[in-house]
Amino acid sequence: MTPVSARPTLATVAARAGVSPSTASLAFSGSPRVAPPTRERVLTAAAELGYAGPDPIAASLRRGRSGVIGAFVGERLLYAFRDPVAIQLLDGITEVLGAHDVGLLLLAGDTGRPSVAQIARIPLDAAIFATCGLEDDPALDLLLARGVPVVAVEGPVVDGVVLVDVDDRAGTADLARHLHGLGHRRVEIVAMPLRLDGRRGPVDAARRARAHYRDVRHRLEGVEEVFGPVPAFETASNAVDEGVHAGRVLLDVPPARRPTAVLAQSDVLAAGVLQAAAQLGLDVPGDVSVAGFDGADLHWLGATRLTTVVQPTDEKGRRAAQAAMDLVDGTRPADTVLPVALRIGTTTGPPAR
Amino acid sequence: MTPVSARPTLATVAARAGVSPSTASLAFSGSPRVAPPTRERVLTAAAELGYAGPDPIAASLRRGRSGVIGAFVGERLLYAFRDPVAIQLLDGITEVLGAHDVGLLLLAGDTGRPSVAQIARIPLDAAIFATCGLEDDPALDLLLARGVPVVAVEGPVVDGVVLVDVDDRAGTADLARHLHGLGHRRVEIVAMPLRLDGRRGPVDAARRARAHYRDVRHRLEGVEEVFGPVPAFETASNAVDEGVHAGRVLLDVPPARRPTAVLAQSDVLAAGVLQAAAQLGLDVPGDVSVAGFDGADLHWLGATRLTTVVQPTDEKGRRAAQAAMDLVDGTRPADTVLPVALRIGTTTGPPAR
DNA sequence: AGCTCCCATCGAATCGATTCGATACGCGGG
DNA sequence: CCCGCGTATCGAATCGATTCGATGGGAGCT
Repeated sequence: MTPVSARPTLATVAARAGVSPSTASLAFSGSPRVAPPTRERVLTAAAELGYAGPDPIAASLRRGRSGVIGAFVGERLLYAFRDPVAIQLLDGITEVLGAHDVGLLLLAGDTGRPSVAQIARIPLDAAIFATCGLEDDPALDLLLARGVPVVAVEGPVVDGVVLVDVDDRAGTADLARHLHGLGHRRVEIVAMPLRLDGRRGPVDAARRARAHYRDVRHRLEGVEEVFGPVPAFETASNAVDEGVHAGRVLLDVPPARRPTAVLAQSDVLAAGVLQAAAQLGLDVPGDVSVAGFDGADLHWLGATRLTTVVQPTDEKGRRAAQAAMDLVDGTRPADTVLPVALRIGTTTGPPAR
Repeated sequence: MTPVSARPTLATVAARAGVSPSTASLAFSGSPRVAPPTRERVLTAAAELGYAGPDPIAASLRRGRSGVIGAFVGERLLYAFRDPVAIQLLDGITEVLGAHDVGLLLLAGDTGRPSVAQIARIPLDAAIFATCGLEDDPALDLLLARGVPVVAVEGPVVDGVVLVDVDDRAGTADLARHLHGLGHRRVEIVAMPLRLDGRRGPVDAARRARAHYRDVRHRLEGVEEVFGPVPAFETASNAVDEGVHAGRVLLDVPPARRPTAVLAQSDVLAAGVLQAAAQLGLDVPGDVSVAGFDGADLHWLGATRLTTVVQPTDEKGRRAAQAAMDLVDGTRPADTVLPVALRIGTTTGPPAR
């Protein structure tokens, strides 16, 4: 009669243990309101029936939360995770979420399929925009319409979204001052993508006006705070080979037109520029100084210590996750701006001549 | 009277549109059984009320599935994602899941906190063991007890778990034959961790008997198929610096005792061995041949073309995801073994003398 | 011995949507 | 003119657990 395949429910277990479903529920949740012998009886009955605990879906419905928090990363995973900063950020996020037994769901901006359909179908308690700050993202609209709390790391800046930010502008300005102090006057920037349309090349005013990403904008502004207008070369993605490409474009020119310092907007791009310099037989920092941003752990740089602006990436992740947890709990944390610190390495020095 | 904050439900919308909740549900699911004008009326009412669509949690309960599939990666994210193969695998997985509007939840074997508590709380339709094949993982037991379908990539091999495998052994044997054919007789192996206990050093029989990972075992066996017993040096994690360390241990010895070829069990480790060789002033493949496994995209290798065994990592991910989807749909796909291909690069050649 | 208080357990409502079988209505054919 | 059939909509059961307020019984105190 009773089909073997039918998975037992809490009610089944309760019946076998001779208690009401409510008591069985209390027993499983470890409430002190249930007497130890009773709990024992329930647990035994469960074991006998092969019941592994309350169904998470049903519990989610009743509790009103699913225990899942979504993290949006731009592009597809394959590219997003080439970026060590993205990984470290996610690591910081999981650290906090894991401590709350909350899971992290990855939402990749898979160009092919908008993740909007996923959001409509997947139960999310909150969402973190980890590496993609688009104010006009349709996914963002949907989340807000649904009343799903949203945390944004470095943007988008929208009403009702908690912002976890880093002082990109001040950090880059510090770095720029360092280079200015060394005597550099002809510097150029290797910029991360202003939008994800695969474009690369010099950044003009029109392009800049259509920039998507706050951090990129702020890192441009920080340099200009010190040097005034500075030529910037945009890369198609934040990857080493893009840095190499940009580096060759900027450095493979007659020495008179060559910048004495290149500020890359990320350590990954800086690593590429270093490679380009090496390929062109240029000495760093003798012929050209190179600086990055992030303070990432680039094991493949070897002994070279890159001059960079260190941002607390893992702390950023932890803050974002904590903010998300707070929002789920109904409190609204304040926006945060984390400080950064200039770290001078061996890749910057006084300009030649 | 009506609190503004109360989010409208399907019933509210239905009432406003003058239809029953069932019809409203049909309208949202896009069923052809509802007349277009009616659907229109429902959608309008929803828009007016700020209703963004059916609650995913409630829908999950009724449907019996949550639209979330969990992927287990060993260690914590920060280390797991240093491995380009893991990332590519995950990318393949998301490609398929995304096409089905299913989300990928990351479960990291955060040593501190077992993910068991997460599994108990998070609604999962299926789970994929992506990079950690432990037969005795308590998480695995819990999933099976819950009746959650499980797919294992390269293990664990357990009843009721669908296996997506790669022919590690045959691939490594091919590679070994290549080296044997070149004349190598004194080869050594740089092995990936046999278990995740941070140990590194020579592998002895006792250690080997306690090996956790099938792929590691198979890659050892493939070499032995050709060369017989071969010394192996175990690394603490699959990372470049571990490869460097192992490389120095194996290569920084008197030439007479130095292996003429080093087989690393992954491209990442091989990259480390190449670095070690360079540091020691050894020519590759003049003084020592180096080979890897994976066919990974290691941008930081530069022009060096590593001899390796190419495995279809993205296809492995897609297969695993497809298997998971099939299981969710109630069909049980067969186990798979994917083929690999030897790719000869510039890092192997005949031994000196 | 009687009264009170407290602790363990229970009942019942609720979370919000989905889905199947039933119903009502309108139209065409005999 | 009536019957039958098809289509659009509706009712009600169901998914499985949680939780709050209520109840009953036993222990402690006077």
